[in-house]
Formats: sequence, C-alpha cells, structure tokens
Amino acid sequence: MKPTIYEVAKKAGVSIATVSKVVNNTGRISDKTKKKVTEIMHELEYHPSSVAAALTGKQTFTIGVLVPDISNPFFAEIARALENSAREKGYGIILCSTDYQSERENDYLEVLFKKQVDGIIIATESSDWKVFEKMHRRNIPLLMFSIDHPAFSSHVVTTDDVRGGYLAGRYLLDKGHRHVAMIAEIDRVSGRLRLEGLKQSLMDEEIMLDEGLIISSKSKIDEAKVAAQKILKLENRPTAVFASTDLIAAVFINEARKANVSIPNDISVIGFDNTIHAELTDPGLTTIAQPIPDLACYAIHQLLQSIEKPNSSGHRIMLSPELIERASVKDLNNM
Amino acid sequence: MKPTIYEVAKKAGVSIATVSKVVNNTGRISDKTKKKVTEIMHELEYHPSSVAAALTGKQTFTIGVLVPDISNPFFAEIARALENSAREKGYGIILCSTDYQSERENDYLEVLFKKQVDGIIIATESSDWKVFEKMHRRNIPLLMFSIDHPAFSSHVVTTDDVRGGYLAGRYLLDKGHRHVAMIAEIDRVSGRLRLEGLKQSLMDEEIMLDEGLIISSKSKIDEAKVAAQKILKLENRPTAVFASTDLIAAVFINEARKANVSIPNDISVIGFDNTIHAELTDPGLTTIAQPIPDLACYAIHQLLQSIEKPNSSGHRIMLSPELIERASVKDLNNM
DNA sequence: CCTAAAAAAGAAAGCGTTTTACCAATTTGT
DNA sequence: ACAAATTGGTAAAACGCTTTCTTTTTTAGG
Repeated sequence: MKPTIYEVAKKAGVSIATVSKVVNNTGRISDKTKKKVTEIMHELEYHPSSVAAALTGKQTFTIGVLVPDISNPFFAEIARALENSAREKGYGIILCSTDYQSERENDYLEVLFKKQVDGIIIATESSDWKVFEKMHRRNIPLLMFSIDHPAFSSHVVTTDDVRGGYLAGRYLLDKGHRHVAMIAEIDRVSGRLRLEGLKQSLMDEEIMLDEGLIISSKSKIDEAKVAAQKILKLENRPTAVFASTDLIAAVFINEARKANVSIPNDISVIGFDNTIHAELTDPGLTTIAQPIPDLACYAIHQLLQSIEKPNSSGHRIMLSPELIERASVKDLNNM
Repeated sequence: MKPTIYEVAKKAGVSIATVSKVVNNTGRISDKTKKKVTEIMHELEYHPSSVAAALTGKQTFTIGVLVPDISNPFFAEIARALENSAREKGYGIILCSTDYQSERENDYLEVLFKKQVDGIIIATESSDWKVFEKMHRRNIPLLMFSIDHPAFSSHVVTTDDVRGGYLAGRYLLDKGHRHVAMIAEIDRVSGRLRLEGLKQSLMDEEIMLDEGLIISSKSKIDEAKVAAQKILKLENRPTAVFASTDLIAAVFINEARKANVSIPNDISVIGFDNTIHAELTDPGLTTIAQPIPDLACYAIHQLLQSIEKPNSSGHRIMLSPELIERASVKDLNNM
C-alpha cells in the first residue's frame, strides 16, 4: 500500500532516522546518502504522513476557521483571503460555518481541538465567550477576526469600523450632503461602530444625527426592503443614505428605483464592504472597502506568532478601511 | 497539559484498553466501570486525540474540497452545502481554492494526501486528470462534483445542464419567444451543455439557433458587459436572452438599463444558478436553480460509500435543475 | 601512521491511540 | 459440584514518524 519510511529506509539501505533527516533536512547527512534517499523516495512515491508526524509533537499545519456562513459573500471573501495567506505559510484551513448557532460553534471547536489544529481563527459573533476561554485554557492559539470585545485576551484583527463610518460621513459632507440617514445593523457591534463613526463626522460640522433617521435592519434582503421603504416614505427625505452593508445598499437602490426615486439624482447612497454587490448595482455603488487581504495577512501572521510562542499577550490590530468611489453619490456643491 | 488516555486510565484504576473501549463503545465493559470512566473523563476534560486514532488506522473524518474560488458565490453555496452534509455525518472539510491553476490543484492534492483525508471532492474544472488518476491509484476516494468527463472512473454528481438549458428554452418558448439569444460560457463544459439544452428546446419548435445569436463570455463582469453590449447592438434584436450564469444575466440587465432598454418589456432575460444575484437584480431574475443542497447530499453520501467500501465502481448521478420564476421574462402571448 | 575531533549514520524510546489475543472471574447447565 | 461458556478486563504490539543519544566512520593534524 502506501509506502512508509521503513520501505524507503530498507530500499536505500539506511536507517529510518536517516530518511527522516533527509525529509526534514535536519541533522547531518552526506550529500551522497541524501541524494540516494531522495531518489528512492521519488521512485516509491513516498509521502510522509502528516498524521504520524503530528503525533510526535510536530504541528498539524492546519488551522480552523469559524465563520457564521460561508455562503455570505462577505465571509466568502474572508475565507478566501485567509486561505490564501495560510497557504503561503504552508497551512491548510478547516472551514466551519456556525450558522449563528453557538451550539454549532461549540461542537466545531471541540472537533478542531481533537483534530489538534495549530490555531483557530474566529470570525463569528458569538454571544458567549466562555467557550473561547475554555479554548484559551487549553492553550490553543486563538485569533478574533473582525470581531472584538473587551474581554478577549487573544489577538484581535479588525477593521476600524468607526473610521469607516467616519469616512463615509466625511465623504457625504464633502459632497455637500447635510441631511443624511443611515440604515444600520444596530444588533451588531460593527453596525453600531459604523453609526458612531457617521455621527462623529457629522459632529465635525455640528450636525446632530436625528434618531428618526437611523433605521435598523439586518443584512437580509427582506429586512432591508422594509428599511428602505421607511426611508423613501419619509416626509422630509434625506439627500443621502449610508447603508451598513452593500447588500442593504443594493436593496435600497432597487427599492428606490421601484419608487421612481433616481439614484443618485434624487438621493445618494453609500455602502460598506465593497463586496461583489457594489459592482453589480446600477449605478455602481460608492462604498467603504474593508482591507480584507491585509486583514487576513495580519491575522495569519499573528496567529502563527502565537503558535510559535504561546502565551504572548494578545495584540489588537485595527486596519483602516478605504473609500471606493463609484457613482451612487451626487455632488451637491456648486449647483 | 492535555490529558491522555493514560491519565484517565490511571485515575480510574483501569487499563487504557478499557478506557479506549468506553470511548468508542466497543468490546465488553460493565456499566459500572463504564460510568466510572466516563466520570473521570469529564473531570479531566479528556478529549481523545483524533491524530493518534488516525494513526492506528481509524479515519480522520476529514474530507478535502477543491473549488476554483470560494469567493465566487456559486462555489460558496456549494462549499456551504457540502460542509453541511458532511457535518451531519461527522466529517469536517478542508477547503482548497485552486484559483483555476492546476499547479495549485496539484499541491493541494498532495497536502490532502499527506493529511490522510478520507476522501476528496473535486469541483474544479481541471484540464488535467492525470493527477486524479494518481490519486485514484493511491486508493483515495474521489468524487467529481458538478464536473464530468468520460474519463472519470470515480463517482460523479452533477446538475443536468442540458436539461437546465432545455428548461430555460422551453420556458421562453411557452412565453411566446421565438427569437432568443444566448450568452454562453463556451469554454466550460457546463456552458456548452446549457447551450445544447437551449438548442434542443428550440428544435422542438423547429427553430434553429442562429450562430450569430450565440455570444461567448466568461462569468466575469467585464466580459459580460462586452457580451451584453453586443446583443443590445444587434440590428434585429432578439426578444429574449438566456445567460449562462446569473452574474452574466445581472450584468446584462444593468447594461440594458444603461442603453434604455427595458427589462422585461423590451427584452426578456433568464439566468442560471439562482445565486444571490438573482434576487438583487431589478426586476428579479427568472433563473434555473441548481439543486445544490441535494447535490451536496448525494455527493457526501456517495463519497462515504466509497470510503466504506473502496473500489466500488463509480456512479454518475445527475440531478435535474428547476426553474425559478421571477420577473425578468415577459409573456408575449395574447398581446 | 596514529590519535583526536568532526561528521555521518543508527538504535531506540516515545507520541496517544486501537485492537488482538489472552486471562481471570463469574455464570450456566447438568 | 464440576466442566463449559460467558463476561469483564488487561498486556502488549502496532501505527509511522521524530529526536536524542550512541556508535561508527571519516577527516585532519602531528
């Protein structure tokens, strides 16, 4: 069947220790035997078993990634970026969609632990960090991705949502908008932070955001439709809307069109996330892009750090998002 | 550190064999000792190492999933469905995005082999099945998902693309369309099959699809735009367009609007895949839905079958897609 | 040519399980 | 009451590798 290190050793006329050394390029072995062994390995199509290696204390070169739902384009992007960065460092990823259920999250963590993954990246907004504490006690490196909580002692890598909201607000102000509304995911931390950023930008111009202009909605098509209609029906309609996610923004654009409200002529829209939706709306959606590849890169880097030397205290890395200008915001100046 | 079976055995005053048996619920052990051991396990928070178990010949309960790009919503859906079905059976998945590069595909297969995954699901359209043959020779169960080739001897689970194309064509015909165009991914097998299905449906009414009405495009925004424009500029414009994917259809709708062509009044559109795009276009996109959850379920089931008894000959399972009616096709009858 | 040091290779223990073969202690049948 | 059968449990080998400690071989210096 599958050849083992013994077969190779025997055929090459050396000990398994020697073979192991040439495989891992450790210890001292003469070029001659090195060559010989390498040849035999090819001949036999020998591939060392990571499983056996892991048992001796080596890493598994596998990291677990917990996301709420990979079929959501935003998390798909994240998974993709994480996978990419991980691969560059020689790691594979085990994907876990928790479906926002903390029970499933629990189960997956258990499985990952048993599989002896080298680390876990958590991008689910769990309500319950007791499980994380448990993992932490078990000394398995964790990294919180795009989520944060003062209680976390592990590494945290997030987008600076406040700044993102601020950027959006600042941009609208620069374009002459004074009367803006927001459709916010207020049940999520990131949603609240984005709102906070918007408020701060308006504050710069001494504008107070009226509570009536803050509409709550999850990032789901149905809810977003309702939220959009609320705004469109406002008697004193704002000149611009900041949507907490691109999906919400995309839905808003559609609803606006149905209501015969032109984007951006009658009302401007700005989104958040720069997912594929932003490119497919008409007009193209101006939005705040999360630096996902950078986030992923930092995340993997930090995680590998704490794999190398455990118990190093957790850093918090916050990357600034960036505004991507398309065509959904109208310039109100010099008109 | 992490407690081992030895700690448990010692504390419970039994042998490790006994502990192993209660863990796996094998062999004979009295309820008394079973209870005792279980208690100790909880007390110590003992979790058996899958790695060690795998080394003794047990399965790893991990399957590899190769997709071209998980950030593509279609593959994200697939990954999600596969993960779901796998989890139900106690398996986890290692996600591998190959980025359409067969080199990367190769690397990943190598890694998966070394990690001793129990099976591999391949959803990448590789140009080169020699690698698959290699895997096959190594006796690792493979399953081709949504791709097919006469050369494959492993299990294959796909959508019936011909039927999908037929369904689309039939629907358009029923709505009175006689002059239809297609934007097809002719560089992909599935694209060609969908086209074939369309042709067959037209044939039923003795309509020959003019070659000039077949526009080639990949499922990318830029290419789709060009393709859309070609169709919109046709002097004798068709009454309906069948797009090989929802993304292409979505782009077409946008381009049509820009050209002041109303959907579905001036021209009807039908897509394929029923991804999130179909819900976000305006009007909603009528499209052919692949039965992804069912496909995934069959795929996992078949794969587990061939894990249980290897060398069973590969079946080909083809599931029929379904038409999802929204608002992008106009009824030309009785007008 | 001999010895000491350096280099190369090997023996063996260990990693945490599973599993087979085996043994002791009960039960059972007669 | 005694052999046979059943039950509950154990010792030990095996899985495929890494790594430390030794041993052997080679090289260099005098």
